[in-house]
Amino acid sequence: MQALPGFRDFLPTDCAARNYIFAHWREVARRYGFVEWDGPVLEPTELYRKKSGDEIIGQLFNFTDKGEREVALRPELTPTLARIIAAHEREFKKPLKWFSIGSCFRYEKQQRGRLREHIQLNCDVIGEPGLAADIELVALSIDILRVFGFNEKDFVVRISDREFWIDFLKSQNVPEASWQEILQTIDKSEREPREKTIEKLGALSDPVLAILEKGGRSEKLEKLVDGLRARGLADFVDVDVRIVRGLAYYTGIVFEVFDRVGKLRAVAGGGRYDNLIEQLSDGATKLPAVGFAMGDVVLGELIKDRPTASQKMETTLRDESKIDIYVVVAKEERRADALAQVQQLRDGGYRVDYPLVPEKVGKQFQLAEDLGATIAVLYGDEWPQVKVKTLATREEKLVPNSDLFARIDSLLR
RNA sequence: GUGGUCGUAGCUCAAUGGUAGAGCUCCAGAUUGUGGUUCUGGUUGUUGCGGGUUCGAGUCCCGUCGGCCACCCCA
Repeated sequence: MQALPGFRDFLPTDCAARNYIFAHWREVARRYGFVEWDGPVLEPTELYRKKSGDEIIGQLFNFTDKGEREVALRPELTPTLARIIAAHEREFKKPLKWFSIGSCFRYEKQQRGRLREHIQLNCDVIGEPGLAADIELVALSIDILRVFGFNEKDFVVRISDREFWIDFLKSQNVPEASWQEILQTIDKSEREPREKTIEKLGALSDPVLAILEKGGRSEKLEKLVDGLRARGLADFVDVDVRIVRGLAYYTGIVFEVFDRVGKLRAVAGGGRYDNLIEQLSDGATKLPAVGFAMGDVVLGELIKDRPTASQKMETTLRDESKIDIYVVVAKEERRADALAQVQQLRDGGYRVDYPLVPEKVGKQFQLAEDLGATIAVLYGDEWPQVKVKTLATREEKLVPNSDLFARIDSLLR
């Protein structure tokens, strides 16, 4: 028996790596004043139908439950957030700065960097229509990557604006019904042959391709970059109107984060969705919002790919897995005395381990070494004195067991 | 979902159609209370699974499951 395709087992090493990512996500989100929320993994399929676009529906991990309800494992966190906000918005002062870390699912053939279950960080600012919120979120996404040890040579945030394209489509008198399709064609233009894009765009192909080649000009996007420049983060971003993003609910600024080499999938992506909360509340609540999501899988691959980031992670994980003290039971008749002090040391907050069954002293020291213990405390013939040994220097000192805490404290402080 | 490719010990990989192996890991030892090295010994396989061809299949053929890559799509 093994895990289902696209689902992962997390052995202790994997779990440590995952928690390393979570810890950094939380730390930076809190630096920015965001608070954490959570929601159900399973939602009514209806929550995603018509809100996110057809593409996402086709890849939902959905089924009918025993109560004949149509349900879906959440493919992303934003609809759940919008649903919660629509129901509880009066309980909070605006703007809300919320983040969440949770598993998301999709039913499709897995590939590198894309599994059926992955974990996303989602950060959103709700209730603030101004560009300041967009800038804050882009800055947050940059700072999150920076704490992992990445710099402007490792990744880039490509920023665009759907309003720029909407204005363009209006100026070309394109009927609103076909906007979504044209936006998707622009989104795909990078990955598709030029001829196919031209064919799809028809009469619009000349002006659109001209914009794609020369780059679009937008006062809003320039202001956004100015805002990031004021924070010293301008080198991390490129204005790039080719970015549109697949989800239907985006209404303004959209952005995606890529590795500079361009080998991996997008590390993060997001944008403004000013109508989604209104849609999900049937018009009862209208709140502008902007947010982004970052997945653990691609991020993990990027960390492995960059020596600076991977070494930083390795060092952290090695230090965190270490124990402080290994208790060596050299004489079994001292085991009870040793365990009494193990308990006290653990109560004192130290990480302490010892052999559950009688072992040779040599083997116990080997275990102490393997577990990364800083010091070993030996219980044997010297009782009521114990030997306290600093493993790195091999220095040993005999102390009365009543002085153990003072000795440990001076060594580990 | 479509196509290509691969699947041998816990891991990394060997084995012209002729008895399934190595390294690492793991476990146990190297005179009775001291660790990173070294040495010795040991465990582990229905060769992913199921059929077929053959005197004989890890090897060839078909199917199936799983991994990877591309397409699709990308939250």
